[in-house]
Order: sequence, then structure tokens, then C-alpha cells
Amino acid sequence: MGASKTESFSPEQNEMASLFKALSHPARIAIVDYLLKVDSCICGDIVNELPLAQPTISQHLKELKNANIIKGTIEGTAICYCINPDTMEKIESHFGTIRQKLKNKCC
Amino acid sequence: MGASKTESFSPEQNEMASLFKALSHPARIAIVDYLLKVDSCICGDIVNELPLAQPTISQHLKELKNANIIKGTIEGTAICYCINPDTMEKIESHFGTIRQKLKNKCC
DNA sequence: TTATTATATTGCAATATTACGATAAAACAA
DNA sequence: TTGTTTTATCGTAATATTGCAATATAATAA
Repeated sequence: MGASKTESFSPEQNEMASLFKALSHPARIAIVDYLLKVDSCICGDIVNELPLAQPTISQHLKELKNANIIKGTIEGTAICYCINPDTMEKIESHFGTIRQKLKNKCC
Repeated sequence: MGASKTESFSPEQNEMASLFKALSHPARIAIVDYLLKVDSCICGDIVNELPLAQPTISQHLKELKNANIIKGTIEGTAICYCINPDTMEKIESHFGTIRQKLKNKCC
């Protein structure tokens, strides 16, 4: 074994797990942090910001893109990445729902 | 290689990544969902709720505990698990901050 | 055309995660 | 004590992730 039993859980549960998995690596958190820090959707220089090799960062960007956490648009030779606000809002509202449900608890 | 370069990132980035990693598996999402669904902090029957063997669930519960997402208190022979609202609020406020920062963006 | 620049893909080694059978431990009941 | 119930741990196989050198691709410049 070793593969996670995806088919045993609901689509919603799998979707949330995928979103969190995309955010479960410090390099990917750092990428999101950087995209938030710079004024606009800066192209290119993510590689210079992080202590990782270019293929590694490309791989992390791909995972963030696949999870719809960031969007990339081709801008000449470079690619301009920025955060997808819809996905962020989706996650925030998930925790908003959790907070609501916790209000009726005894813990 | 293969180990993630934890030391290259800030404590905050590593902490958020750890929280998301704890939530990055559908079984652990399902555990949180179940703890939210039941009226109070129900003891024991998480094993009967999920299609996973008892050692596997115990392992998932351990990870959620280590991440401070759930708390467990001994209740006789059983252990009573419930969600830690502080950690949930921490994550929610993280995305609240992200939303604020996105307001000033062009994307 | 050739060169340059930016990003993606391939291939692989190191490491981590997932799942579970077997077993242990802890609390209680008879 | 022995038995029962509940949860944790150990050991291990299957699979996934991480990181990077080498290489490929794509867009532009000279």
C-alpha cells in the first residue's frame, strides 16, 4: 500500500485536501508570500528570491498552478504569475464555515 | 535529496506549511468534518466512520494532534477528540490577511 | 540564421507518506 | 487475577514527494 485511498472520500474532501497539499510545502508558502509582497504580478524573478534551483521552483509553481492557487500568463519570454483570489476566498470561507460550526460546540 | 529544505524558510512559513500538511489528506479532512458534525466531542467511534483500519486512523489522529488541530482527552478507556478552535482561527486569519493584501493588487 | 533569456521537462536518487497486520499498552469489569 | 475494550506503536511494503543536473522548448534579439 502507500497510495492514499482517494476514492473512499467525498469529492469535497478530496478537493480541500488537494488545496492544502498544494500549500503544504514551505517553498510554496514562500512563493505565495512573495507574490503578495510585490506590488504587481511580477514576472520571472521568483527563482532569484528562493534558495532553490530553477527546476525545483518550476515544479512548485506547477503544483500551485494545478491547484488553481496561482495563475500564469505568458509575457514575452517570461511568465507572469499572480495569485488566484477566488481560490483563496474559497479556502477562507471553508474556515469561516468551520468557525460557525464551532460556535455550537462545548469544547 | 528528497528532504525538504526546511531551514531555508522562515519559522512562520514552516509553521503554516505544517498546518496545511496536516490537512492535506482526505482522511484527515474527513476526521475534522466528522468532529464538526457530531454534537459534542464524541469519543471513540471515528474508526467506525472511516473506511480505514484502526492503526491508520490512529496515525492520522496523531498528525492532527501534533499540528494542534485537534485535542484529545482521556475519558476512561476511550479518548475524546475535539477540534482546537485556536488553530482554526489562526488559519482563517492567515487567509484574511491574504485577502487584505490582494485588495491592493491589479490581477 | 545564431545567440540569448526564461521556463518546462526528463530522469533519478534521497527521503517522506500511507496503509495495515501484529502486537503492546492502558483502563476498566468480572 | 483474567478478560474486554480502546488506542498506540512497531515493522514493513507500496507509493509519493523533493531536489537538481541535464536537457528541451519557446520567445525574442542580433
